[in-house]
Amino acid sequence: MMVEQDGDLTDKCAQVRKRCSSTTREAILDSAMRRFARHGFECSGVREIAADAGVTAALVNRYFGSKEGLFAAVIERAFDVGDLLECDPAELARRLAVHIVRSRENRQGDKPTPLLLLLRTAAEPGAVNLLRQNLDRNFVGKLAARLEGPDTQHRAAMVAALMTGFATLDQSLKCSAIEEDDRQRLIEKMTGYLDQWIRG
Amino acid sequence: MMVEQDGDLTDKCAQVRKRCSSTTREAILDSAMRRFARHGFECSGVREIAADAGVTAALVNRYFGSKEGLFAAVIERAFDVGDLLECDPAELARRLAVHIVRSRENRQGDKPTPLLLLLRTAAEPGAVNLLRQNLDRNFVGKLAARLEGPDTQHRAAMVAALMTGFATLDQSLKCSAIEEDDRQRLIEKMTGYLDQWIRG
DNA sequence: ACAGGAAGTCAACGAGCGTTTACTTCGTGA
DNA sequence: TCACGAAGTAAACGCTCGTTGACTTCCTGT
Repeated sequence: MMVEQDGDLTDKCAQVRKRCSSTTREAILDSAMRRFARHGFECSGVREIAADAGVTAALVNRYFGSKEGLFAAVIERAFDVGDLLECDPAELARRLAVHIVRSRENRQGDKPTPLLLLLRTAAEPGAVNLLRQNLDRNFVGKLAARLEGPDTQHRAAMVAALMTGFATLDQSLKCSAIEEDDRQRLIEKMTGYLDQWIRG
Repeated sequence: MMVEQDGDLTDKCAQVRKRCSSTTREAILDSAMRRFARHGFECSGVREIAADAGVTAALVNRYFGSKEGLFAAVIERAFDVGDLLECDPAELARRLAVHIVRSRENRQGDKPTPLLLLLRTAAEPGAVNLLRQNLDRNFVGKLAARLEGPDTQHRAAMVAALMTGFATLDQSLKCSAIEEDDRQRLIEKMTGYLDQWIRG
């Protein structure tokens, strides 16, 4: 019941890839990222993840100990926002808006699914604790540190809330009112919304 | 692994409840609502749901055909926002803010879990289509109809996005920056945020 | 009071899951 | 070159899940 047909997510290099643990590890992390972001933790089977990476399920457990261990590794990598927040505060809102809106374009692309998609797993008992810690530490905390004025923690949390909610409605629920907008218009609007909290 | 201990959700009336299909149906819907909202669709077992309602799993399928049928019935009931939106537009923002913030208080209470918690299931393949339709029809659509000015659909969607994101961070991820605020302060802030979109 | 039908139970099924063990295949340093 | 350890596979285990069909229990209209 309710099967969702995926495209061919199989790593094209898998057929010719040499035996190399680090490369394979990365391939597994990539396909796990895509699966978890698309279907959540519970709905992603290790067999599917492994198949996407061109290996078998047994190898996933060999490298990551368990499915939960794999998820932890994915989260750790995904919440590394890199230099996303490192810019002029005046540019921050636009940068975040581009980041969250642009992700719509990657829906069928082969690029790794963006950070916010991982919030799809926010309901799942095994995932929520890992997510919470990483969100606090790697996003809200870092963003708050770059804000000025009062209530930086709270404002940063609200930025995360808006981004989360937007991503949910846009990418998961595919809310029609959002879907009808074009990309540039969405970026403009989101920039304005986010800026209100960033400025304070 | 990762078992989450629930309180005793069992319907206390179950032991003495007379045999009555409609009453039992409602009891099943109630416990299903709580389970789905807390753990999502895939992580909620029909055996647990049935046990909470004081019956067996077989009866759930008897009444609702399947687990998916049960979910559809829950969604249908949950997205009936009733008269939530029917008020002076100037009061709308506060009303929605109270609705979404107040739900924190019910976390361990015995009241039915509020509407927005259902968005926890937004990642699950079998749930997302049902959710999308009901969200568009019963919330965004109705809210947009009550707004004035341009872009009513889009602004209504943004209200839903903020509420969704806030609910996710607050009730699912339990983001610390939000959790530290007290209830009244949160309501004030959310009212302001929501009002910006409602006014246009 | 009692038959009949509705309400509810019980036990088992088949499928899918994560995981493990024993095995095979490959890359590479001496 | 070739043996040895790393990389990867195959198959099965135990468990849980949703679902089903035959069964029992209770309420109710006559």
